[in-house]
Amino acid sequence: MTEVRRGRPRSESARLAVLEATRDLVAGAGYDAMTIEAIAARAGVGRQTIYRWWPAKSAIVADAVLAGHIRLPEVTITDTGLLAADLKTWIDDTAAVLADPAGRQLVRALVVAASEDAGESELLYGHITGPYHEALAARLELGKAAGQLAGHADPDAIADALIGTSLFHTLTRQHDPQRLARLVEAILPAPE
Amino acid sequence: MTEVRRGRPRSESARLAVLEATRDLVAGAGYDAMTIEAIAARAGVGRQTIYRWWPAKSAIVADAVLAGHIRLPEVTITDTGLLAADLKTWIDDTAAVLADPAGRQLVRALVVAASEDAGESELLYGHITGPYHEALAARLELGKAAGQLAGHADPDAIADALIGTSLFHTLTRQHDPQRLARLVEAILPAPE
Amino acid sequence: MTEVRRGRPRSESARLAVLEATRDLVAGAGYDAMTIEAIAARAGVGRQTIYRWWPAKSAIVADAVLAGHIRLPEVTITDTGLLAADLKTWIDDTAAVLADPAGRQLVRALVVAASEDAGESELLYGHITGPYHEALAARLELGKAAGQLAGHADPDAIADALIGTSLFHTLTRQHDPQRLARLVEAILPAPE
Amino acid sequence: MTEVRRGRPRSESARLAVLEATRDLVAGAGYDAMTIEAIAARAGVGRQTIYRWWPAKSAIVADAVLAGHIRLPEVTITDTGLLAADLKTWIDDTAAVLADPAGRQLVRALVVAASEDAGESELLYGHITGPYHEALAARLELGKAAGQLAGHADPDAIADALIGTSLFHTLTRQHDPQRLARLVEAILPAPE
DNA sequence: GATTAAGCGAGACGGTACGTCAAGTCTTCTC
DNA sequence: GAGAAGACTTGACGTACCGTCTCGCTTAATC
Repeated sequence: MTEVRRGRPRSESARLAVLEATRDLVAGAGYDAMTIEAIAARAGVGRQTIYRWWPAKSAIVADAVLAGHIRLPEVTITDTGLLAADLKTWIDDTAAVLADPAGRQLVRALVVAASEDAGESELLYGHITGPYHEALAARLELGKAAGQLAGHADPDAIADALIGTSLFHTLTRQHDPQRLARLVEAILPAPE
Repeated sequence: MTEVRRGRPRSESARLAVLEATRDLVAGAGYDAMTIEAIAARAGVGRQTIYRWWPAKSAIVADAVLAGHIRLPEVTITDTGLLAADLKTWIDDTAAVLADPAGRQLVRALVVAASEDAGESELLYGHITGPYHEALAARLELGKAAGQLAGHADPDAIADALIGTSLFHTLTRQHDPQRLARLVEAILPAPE
Repeated sequence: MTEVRRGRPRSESARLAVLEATRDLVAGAGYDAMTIEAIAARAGVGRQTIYRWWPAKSAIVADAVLAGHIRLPEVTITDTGLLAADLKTWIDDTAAVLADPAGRQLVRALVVAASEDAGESELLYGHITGPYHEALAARLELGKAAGQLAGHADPDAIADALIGTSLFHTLTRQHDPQRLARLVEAILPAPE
Repeated sequence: MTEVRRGRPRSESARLAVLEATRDLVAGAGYDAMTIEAIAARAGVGRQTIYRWWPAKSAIVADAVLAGHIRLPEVTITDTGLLAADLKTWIDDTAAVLADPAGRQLVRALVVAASEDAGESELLYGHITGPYHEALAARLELGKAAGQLAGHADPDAIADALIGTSLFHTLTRQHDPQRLARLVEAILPAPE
């Protein structure tokens, strides 16, 4: 029962060009400094084509994120059997990503984009922080089963805190993985 | 020794009018939608007067924060002798502040302002989150002394995590004090 | 051969509205007091549209003159067969035009516009004083052929002098057609 | 019965500095491009001092002209006994003055200043063109007495025409002394 | 000699217009 | 009918000057 489309179909190449131009510009100048005019110019696309398909600048960014053109580097969490060591590794890996100015720039741009657009906000955060959360929570759950985490500790809450605190440090431009490591120490049972 | 002041002195009333207009507009329309033109108009001030004293929109906001015209409601932490209960109260109080749309709007505006201006960023966060951090860390230290917090737990790291996670929830528009409460449970020793 | 026109074509109505608004304002407040902002407002046109097509205020005035929106009233010179009488009539007619405050205002505005813009200057004067010059010189030539003007007298030089002197009187705000008439008497052979 | 002046008397040096700065700037950038701010800066004078003593930019220029700080080079007319030759010399000398770009610039600036200010206009023209007019008219009168000019010719009208036509040529940026010479030929009796 | 009154340079004030940039819309031709 | 191009109105940008105002500092005449 799909409606019959008449006329020229949407150009996939234009769509891709816009998303890629957005990816490049957002990482370059930042979200605020990026103009729709510049996106159109870099994509070699008419301005109207953008306005036809996206309602706002934040929506283009959101689309680029959902379509996978904008993505933060993956940070996998290892499973050596030792939760404390694995979390320490995760913290270091995350810190490495956020040590890169381009990484921090991207994080800030996404935060600004999301804060501008209530509708896209949850979708955006879900897509960006979701994978980090899933992986962390799963590893914590395993550690809990292995008795390396107190029984009353909530893996979701802890994953949230690790991500939230990382974000907080990025936004405040404090790059201090030690502090995050000390949070983990406070959460894990004291080594005897 | 003091330099001789020449020319008409800066108008304190104009300065105040600008900061108050900024406070009103940032809470109203948000940071991005606020224009310098609108600030000048609402303050009854010439546009040039703003450009003479502040280099950018973010600097006006920063100044308004530092001068105390823009401030988040104070959240004091009680000391009933029971750390767990006091933290629970703090979480609820903080959640109440962030439940108010104006409070969330203000937080997002400040995050955007800070992310636009590397220079002011630390100053800004220090002024806004600093008091929360001090109070929290002090209470945690007391609790630690009272044996209600593990000896190896770092009050600063925990305070950071509570604030960072609150901010994260605000930005992602997840208003869920329960999750924060569960973080506290994970950090505090299990109640017997 | 003609280049392919792409994009939306220039709006003829906007062009006309600008030239007409310029005509009205130049005759009203004068050249200096006329702002581009006011032209745009009166024409109901975006300011950018003016800047897109004209490089300067003087160019708009020049364009309005060349396009015939700004014009001095025509002064035709009669041919009754008597050169002296015809010149006298011309002087009176010209004086009548310059007796009107709007006419003098317009002359001064055009002089200021032309003096601001070396490039347009000749074009402008040619368009404004040209017709006066042609008509006068032609009539003088006829009179010369009829023996009413000395054989060595140069019609072009005399036409120039009549126009130049009229302009001089207008600029100096001396409105004295008699003096111009006496110039003609000095040029024509003494009546016997 | 002059009123007794109290307080600090007007600074003559400031007055002179303003007039000289005006002279320099008017010859440099032209009347329109000259700002009161620039006059004050170049004169090393407070802006208020200018506003205290002169009501408008045109009044400063007028004052500078009247006080002799701005003046066109003098053109004297010789008396060799031959009117035709003397007028030819005058035309050449005048043309030389107007051949200098600075001279033309100054003439245009004064015309614009005068056209802006109805009140000062006559005073200004009187001071600038007056001396030229007096000298020319006197020489023409002598020539007339010597029979080198028709008896019905009006020296004032002719002087006016020579000056007016010179001005006209300057404003239209036609620098053509020949044409002025031909006007003289038309006025003087044909050489036999 | 102290006081008073005005002029002085300096520079901030509320404004207006400048010329530019980008927003989002509209109108043309081309694919 | 989508797309590239580019003109349209709108409105904010940051700057330059406007003419006014307020500082502290002269510089006289008056007390």
